Amino acid sequence: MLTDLFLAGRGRGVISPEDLAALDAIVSGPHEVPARTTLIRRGEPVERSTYLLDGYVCRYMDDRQGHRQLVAIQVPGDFIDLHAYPMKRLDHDVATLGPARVAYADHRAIDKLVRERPMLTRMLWYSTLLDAAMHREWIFRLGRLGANGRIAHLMCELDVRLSMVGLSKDGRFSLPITQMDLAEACGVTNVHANRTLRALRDRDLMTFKSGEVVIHNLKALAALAEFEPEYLYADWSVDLSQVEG
Amino acid sequence: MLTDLFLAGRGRGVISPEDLAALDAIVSGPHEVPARTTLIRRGEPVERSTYLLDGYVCRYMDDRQGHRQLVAIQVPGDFIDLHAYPMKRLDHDVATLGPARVAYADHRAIDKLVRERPMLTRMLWYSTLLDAAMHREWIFRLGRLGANGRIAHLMCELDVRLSMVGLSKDGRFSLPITQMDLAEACGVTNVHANRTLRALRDRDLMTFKSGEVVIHNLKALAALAEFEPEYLYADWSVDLSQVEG
DNA sequence: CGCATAGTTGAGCACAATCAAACTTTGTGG
DNA sequence: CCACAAAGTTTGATTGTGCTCAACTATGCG
Repeated sequence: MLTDLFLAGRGRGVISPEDLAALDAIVSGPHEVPARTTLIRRGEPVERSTYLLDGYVCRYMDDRQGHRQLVAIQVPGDFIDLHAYPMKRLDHDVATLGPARVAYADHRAIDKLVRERPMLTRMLWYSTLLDAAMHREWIFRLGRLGANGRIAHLMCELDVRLSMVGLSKDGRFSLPITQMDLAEACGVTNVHANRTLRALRDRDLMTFKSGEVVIHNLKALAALAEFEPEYLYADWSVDLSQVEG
Repeated sequence: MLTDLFLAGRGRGVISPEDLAALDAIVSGPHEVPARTTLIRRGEPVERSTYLLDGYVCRYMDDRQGHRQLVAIQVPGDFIDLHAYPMKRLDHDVATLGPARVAYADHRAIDKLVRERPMLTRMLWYSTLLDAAMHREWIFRLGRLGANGRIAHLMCELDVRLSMVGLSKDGRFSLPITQMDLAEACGVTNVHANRTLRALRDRDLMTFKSGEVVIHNLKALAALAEFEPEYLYADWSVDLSQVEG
C-alpha cells in the first residue's frame, strides 16, 4: 500500500485495517517530483494534501532579505501538509530537497473520512500534532542550544524518525541536502554550519559528507544536543536505548 | 457562555450555534488558578483539556541546566492543551504566568463530540493547528531575527491575538509577566532582554513596564520584527491595517 | 575543458552571554 | 506607615560565539 509507512512506529498499530484501507483508498500516486521543486506556496488555497512516499521535503519561510528558515523537514511516511485540510491555506512554503515521490489526498475525500471514521480522524489529527511537537522542539533547539547542539539535535531527531520508517540503520542514513540547507534549518550561516560539522567530526561524534550521515557516537551526540526523544512519541517497542542510555 | 472567546476573530463564525452549544456544554468552570502554578507536567497522562478564560498561561521546556524555553504563550479564548486529546500526554510543561481562570473539558466528552459533530471536530482540530502555525513563526523568530526583532515580533503577535479577543486596544494591553519570562520566550538572557527593551523604548517603538505594554509605533515595530500576521489566520474582517500599512 | 555549485579556510567585527554589583519596586508584618 | 525582605530591574566590564566578507578549493556536469 502507498500509506504503509504512515505513523509507522508511532501509533499505526491502533488504526483498524478497515481505516487503513479507507485511508489508502483516497491517496493517489505515486507522482515523481524533481529536487528543489516548490510544491505549495504560502497563502494559496489548497484543496488536497500531500503524502510523502520517498525523499525529503522541507517547509520554510523567508525573511525580508530572502534568507530561508526551515521550519520542518519531512521524511517518508509523513503527511506533509495535512494541516492544510482544516486550514485551507498555508502560512509557509513547501519544497522538495532531493528528488521525491508523493501521493495526493483530496480534501473532499478527507471530508468523507472525517464524517464516517472518528478513530481514523483522530489519528490524522494526531499526525498533525506530531508536527507541532517537533516544531516545539525546534523552538527549544534554536532558543537554548548553540550551533553544535543545534546540528547535533537535528541529526538525532532525523536518526530516530528515519529509524521508525526503516531508513536509518546503525546511525547511518542518507540525507541529500547541502550544508546551506542544514544551516537554514539550524538558524546559523552556512559558513558556521561548515565549521560546526568539522568540530563534530573532529570530536568523533558524527560525519556528514556528500549527503550521507554517519553517527559515530550517538550517546555523546545526544548528550551534546540535550536530545530527549519523548517528543517524537515513538511506540514503546521502538528501541531508543542507544540514545537514552 | 464560558467559550464565548473560542476562535474569536479566527473562524468562530462558521461554527453552528448547535455546535457552539455542544462545546460549551462539555466545559466546566470557572476554576481559579494562582500565578506561577504548574497545570500539567510533561509525560503525565492527561484525561482532560484546559480552556483559558482569563489570564496568561505558558508552555515551556527546560534545558539541562534548568533554564526554561517558552514554546507558547496562551491568551484567553485559547484551548491551552487540546492537543493532549489526540496525544494523551504532553511533551512539555504548562504553567500559569499571572493568576488565571480556566475551565476543563473531559476527553471522554470530546470523544462524543468527535463522533457526532464532524464540523466542530474540524474546528477543534483547526484550533490546535493555529498553535502549530504560531510555533512555526516562533522558529522563524528565533532562527532569523536578532534580539530587537524577537521581542518586537512577540509583542506584535500578542497585540493582534489580544485584539481578537478584545484585550488589546490602540496598542495597549496588560501583560503581567517579568522580563525574565520575556527573555525565556525570546531565547535571550534577562539582562539582554532588559537592554533590548530600553533600545525599543529609546527608539519610541514600544514600552513595557510593570506588566503593561504600550506600542507607540506599530508600523515601525512590525517592520523591525518582519511581522506578517497571516500566520494568525485572522478573519478578513479583523483590522490589521495598522500592521500591514 | 569550462562553468556552476558546494564546501573550506582566514581575519576582523558585532551582538549577545556572563559575571558582578547596585538599585528599584513590591509585598509583608510590625 | 514604616522597616524589611524578596523579587525584579538596571548598569558596567569582560568574554565568547557566530556573522561578514573575501579568497580559495573541490566536485560534478555539459
